[in-house]
Amino acid sequence: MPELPEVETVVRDLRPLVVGRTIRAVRHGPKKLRKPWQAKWNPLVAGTRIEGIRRRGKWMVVNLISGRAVSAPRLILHLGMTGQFTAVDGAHPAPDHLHLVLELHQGRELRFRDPRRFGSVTFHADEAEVEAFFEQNGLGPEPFGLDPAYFRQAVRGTSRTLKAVLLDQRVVAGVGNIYADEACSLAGLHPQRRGKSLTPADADRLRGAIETVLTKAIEYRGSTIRDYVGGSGLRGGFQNEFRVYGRTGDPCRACGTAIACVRLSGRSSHFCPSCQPTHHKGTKAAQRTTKKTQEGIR
DNA sequence: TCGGCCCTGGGG
DNA sequence: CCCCAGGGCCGA
Repeated sequence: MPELPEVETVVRDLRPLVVGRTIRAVRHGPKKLRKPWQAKWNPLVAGTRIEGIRRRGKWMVVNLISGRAVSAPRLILHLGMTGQFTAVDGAHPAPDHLHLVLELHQGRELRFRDPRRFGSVTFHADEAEVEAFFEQNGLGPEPFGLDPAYFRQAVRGTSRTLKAVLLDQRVVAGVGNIYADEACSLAGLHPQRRGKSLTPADADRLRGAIETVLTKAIEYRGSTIRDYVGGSGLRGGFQNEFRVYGRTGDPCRACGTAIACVRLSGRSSHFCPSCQPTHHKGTKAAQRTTKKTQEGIR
């Protein structure tokens, strides 16, 4: 569920609410998350102060500082499909599927809940371990300010579909199913196009589209399809701005053609059949191919 | 490089 | 009842 804009929104919401606060106690639920929280971490986290919180791809990192031990441990979180990380008044009744509670000041709590349990919260001794974690993960660069040459090579150097490339966190970190479709739509490229079929200009346009759609989605505080809420419990608003995602059968906002949906990389992939043709028509070679195909059909 | 799987809940 | 869902990982 939560992709880069949603995770960024959570981080921005939580920052003023929790940075500088001391974690008085830690409680955890009985159910195992994808990477299980370990009880031995409780005493390592209790008593520390939250020094900062940041996003990396779809991951969050919480910087802790432990006064007398002079250590700077970290929490790495992932929201999976249905994860929520919120700062609330502890007087609020505990919801279902609550997995970790960090007790702060004056009854305030940082809560991690996740019905489907695809998410995780893990403890790491220091910043070096965080870097090693992302390194081992093969996590790719952030999508903002991407090197154009890098992106052209990453896309045009593969026979995979654009959908598969955009979902690959090693290529670009943070894009998921919604924003992959939206970026392809904005760039006028069919998600089933093979990376190697793109011209350098196509790749540049796609790179720009990724930045544009993610930036706009952050401004709207992310997209709420179902479970997602920001760090203060508010829903997102970008779902009302979707060009193609979840709009199967609805008219394309640009040309009126019905939005279509196919399965790519195991995910529903939405596109406008008219604005996002399967193969390019720009080059002479492509025009010849198109003509031949049409003659063949006749 | 793909499909299956990990989970729970909601909708048709 | 079935199918679907914003993610990632693992093995054929």
